[in-house]
Amino acid sequence: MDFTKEIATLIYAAANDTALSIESIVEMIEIPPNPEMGDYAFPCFKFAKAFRKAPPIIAKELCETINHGEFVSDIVANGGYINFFMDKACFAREVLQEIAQKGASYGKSTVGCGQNVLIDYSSPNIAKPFHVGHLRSTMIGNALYNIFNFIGYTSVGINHLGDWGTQFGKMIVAYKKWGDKETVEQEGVKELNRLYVKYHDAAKEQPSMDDEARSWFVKMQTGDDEALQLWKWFTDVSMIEFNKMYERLGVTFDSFAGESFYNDKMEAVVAELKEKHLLVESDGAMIVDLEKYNMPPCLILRRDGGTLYPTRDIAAAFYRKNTYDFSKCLYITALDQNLHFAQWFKVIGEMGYEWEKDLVHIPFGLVSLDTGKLSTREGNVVLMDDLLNEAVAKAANIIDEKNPSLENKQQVAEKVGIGAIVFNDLYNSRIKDVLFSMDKMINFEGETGPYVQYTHARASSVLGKASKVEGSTAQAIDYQLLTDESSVGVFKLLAQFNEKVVDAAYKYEPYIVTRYVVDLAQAFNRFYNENNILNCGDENLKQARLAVVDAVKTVLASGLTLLGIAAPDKM
RNA sequence: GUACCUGUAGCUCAGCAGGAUAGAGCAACGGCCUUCUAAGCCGUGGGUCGGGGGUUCGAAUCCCUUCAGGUACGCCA
Repeated sequence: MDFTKEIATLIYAAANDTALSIESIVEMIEIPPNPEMGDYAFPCFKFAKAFRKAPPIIAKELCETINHGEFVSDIVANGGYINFFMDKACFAREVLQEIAQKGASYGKSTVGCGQNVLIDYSSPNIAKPFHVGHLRSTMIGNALYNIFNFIGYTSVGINHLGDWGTQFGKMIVAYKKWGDKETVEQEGVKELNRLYVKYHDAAKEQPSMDDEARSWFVKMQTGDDEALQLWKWFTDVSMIEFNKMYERLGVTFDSFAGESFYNDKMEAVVAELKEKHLLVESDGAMIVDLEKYNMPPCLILRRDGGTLYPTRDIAAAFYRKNTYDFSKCLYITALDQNLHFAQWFKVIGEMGYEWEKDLVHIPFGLVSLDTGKLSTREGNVVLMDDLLNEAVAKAANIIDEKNPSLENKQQVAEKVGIGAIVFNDLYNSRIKDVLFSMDKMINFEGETGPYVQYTHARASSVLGKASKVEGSTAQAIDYQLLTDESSVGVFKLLAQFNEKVVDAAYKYEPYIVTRYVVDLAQAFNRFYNENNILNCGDENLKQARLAVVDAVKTVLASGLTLLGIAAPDKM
């Protein structure tokens, strides 16, 4: 039930104004800052000019002509606003019945039906460790993937792996000089990264190594067996570890087509650019001029003819458009790549493709450590494994202290510890810079992942105890018993779920779901503290309140799932 | 130099396709467990929304300007 639309329809019928539509009224409807003022409000200020009347007079006159309909108990003019009071029992019934009936599907919609949304996220570099710098792209992308699916789109998750380039030439040189098979197999990425760092130190003294590295990369490009075998092996070793991390984080992809995949697809892009007379020579390199957009030129080919980052992204965009016919293609990367995306998006436009408008860069703020910028090469990183392990260890300690008899302690600690980190990552607008803080990330109190999980576990616990005692007695619920302020507060939030998810998708902002889930948890905890459920002494009241608990549990679980966070029943 | 991002309570941030007294968490202080998980709940204090102009019946929200912090600007990705 969409109450906003219900009210808009009532207003529309009363207003009798051809300039208005139900949709435009829906957009004008607000929720008053204070529930005592009403449940929904319609501001009349905008009509002052057209009607040549003061807003309070318009509100008063219109107010008297609006039909109450099925769900509205009272309509009051207040200043320039018309305030609507819902019939609380009806409201409770509509919300609870819909959630009980739809379960985990509650809040879903079909607004994106038949449309593919591609999401390019995570995209780590092979042979480099997975560290906190990769967390944001991975989790924002994952959450958007879930959110778009939830409102009817078909999400396609793409991990555009950094699996090609001169750095592999360097890796081969380093491996042949200092590496051995056993250590790499045992230590994995850690050893590969050690070799890579060692290479850079050595190359400072001995620049001839760079020539060697370049020639190995040329061998890779020309299909040399030894070079390709080593490259493939480095990739496999890295992927084993990345996949473990993705499994731990609960993140999946539909495609791992990375840089190497587009190797043979760039030539066609260069040819098309030439054919369309967009390619211009400049200082020996080939560029697309973007002067008219007030942007620096986009580099397509190096002086030596080699391709560049934009060349590959353009080739990938064509491949994706042809393969998936996306209605949107999202790139989840840090804000510092803003110009890069703006430039090559324009190149697509210059080539005459209208789907330039469907390419969207979704930037997020920079992550830094208190010791400065993140840098794998300089060793200024916090590894994801270390971060997750620390969070899980803390969760395990708290469980030992608060709930020592809990079964499956370790599994629950894993869910709670990782949940805390993911939640923290999705708590603010993407664009905010982040100064990494271990203490903050593994905080379990206040507006945190564990807080919401805990609320969910509480709800589960009450439901479990209720069904143990008497099983499900499917009796009719008396919704008149659920008209107290804390219950209504819960229903209002439950009714907003779909709207919030759509807003999150529209703005590409998972935090809207994160904050929603916190608000719902807060409203429920208030309800829980004010109303005794199992021992309230009245069977009808108990059944009614259990229905609230059940609905909240369902929606909290849905919300957490959208964010990529587990919702344990006990903790 | 040019462009982009950010600036709201001591800290971290919501609120910004304009609307009713600017909200939350943390931190501080004070209450609440013989009853459903206290990872919780309730309460108190704390803000010239970076500064200055403008548009408007109305501006944290839109426009201009200015200051501060961050980032990017050709052969890495």
